[in-house]
Amino acid sequence: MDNDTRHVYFTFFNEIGIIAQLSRAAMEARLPKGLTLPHFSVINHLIRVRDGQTPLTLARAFQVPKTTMTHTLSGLLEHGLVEMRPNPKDGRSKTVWLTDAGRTFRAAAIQSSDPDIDALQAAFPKQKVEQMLPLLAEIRSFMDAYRDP
Amino acid sequence: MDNDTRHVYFTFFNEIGIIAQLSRAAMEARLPKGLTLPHFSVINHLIRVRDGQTPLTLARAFQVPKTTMTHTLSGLLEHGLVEMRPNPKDGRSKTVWLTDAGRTFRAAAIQSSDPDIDALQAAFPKQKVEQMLPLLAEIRSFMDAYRDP
DNA sequence: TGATTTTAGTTCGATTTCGCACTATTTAGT
DNA sequence: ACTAAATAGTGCGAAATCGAACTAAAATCA
Repeated sequence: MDNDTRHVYFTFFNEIGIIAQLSRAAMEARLPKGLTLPHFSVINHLIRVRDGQTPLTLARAFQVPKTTMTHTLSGLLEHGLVEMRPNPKDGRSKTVWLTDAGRTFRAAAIQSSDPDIDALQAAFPKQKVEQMLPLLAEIRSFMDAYRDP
Repeated sequence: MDNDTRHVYFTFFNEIGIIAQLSRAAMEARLPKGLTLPHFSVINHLIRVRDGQTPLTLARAFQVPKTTMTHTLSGLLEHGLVEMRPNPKDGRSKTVWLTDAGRTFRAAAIQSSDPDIDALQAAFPKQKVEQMLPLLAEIRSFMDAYRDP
């Protein structure tokens, strides 16, 4: 493989990694003490996608190991942002449900990020960012399918 | 702020975060035991940008805390991939220099990723990815400047 | 139907990440 | 020139992340 090709893809992932680092730091600076981006992301996911998901589907959605998700969920439990119930479809499994505190937390977190989103939008208008989304989603989906089982 | 706007930017960062997670896992699966993406990234940076940088500039480049970079560098030292020398311009500081082993490691790591890059390129041709780079670099640069000191 | 294989979530321990605090050095202000 | 403030890198401890191993339940196979 030629070095120019490698450079393009390595640069892409390098930028992605740094933006991920920066956005995580920015988001976490706005969250209440003890709550991190993974906490927010799970709550947001339960609202946007579907409440009552299993730990495994959540771990898969975020591409983290099961144990990482177990840890994240236990943090959410401690803060009373979710509750866990048995999974009626699978005796080994549980389902994760939002509490009112969870919904309130998410609304506050999003609102607290408004200044950051405002600043970002001033420099990168919504349409510009939005036009990247399909390709990013495709890349993410491709890599998700590509990874080892 | 309207929810549609929020959704665009939150979705963008969500995709970024997951792609970062996936690419990190893929890369680390190819690296020798004990070496992680941050190790590779520092070596790659020293080659692509400039050898002999200070821990602080490296931490800034990757948007990680100084202590994280200290830890990463100590791993590189242990593996003999870099060496540290005093910084002639600043008595508090050091400079990080590649060893031959470091250069060899980087070349091997890049080559070992070729199958992954091949697969990715088949689905997302180089030009398509390359056209995203300027905007990603701008977003990264903007967020870098925007963050608290 | 029973045996075998696979799997969901957790425990455990190791590693990585990160904030706080520190020392020695540098920079900025008077 | 001297003092005060800021800073580079590190030690320390806590939290987050992650792989290995495990148990109980589900899925698959004969």
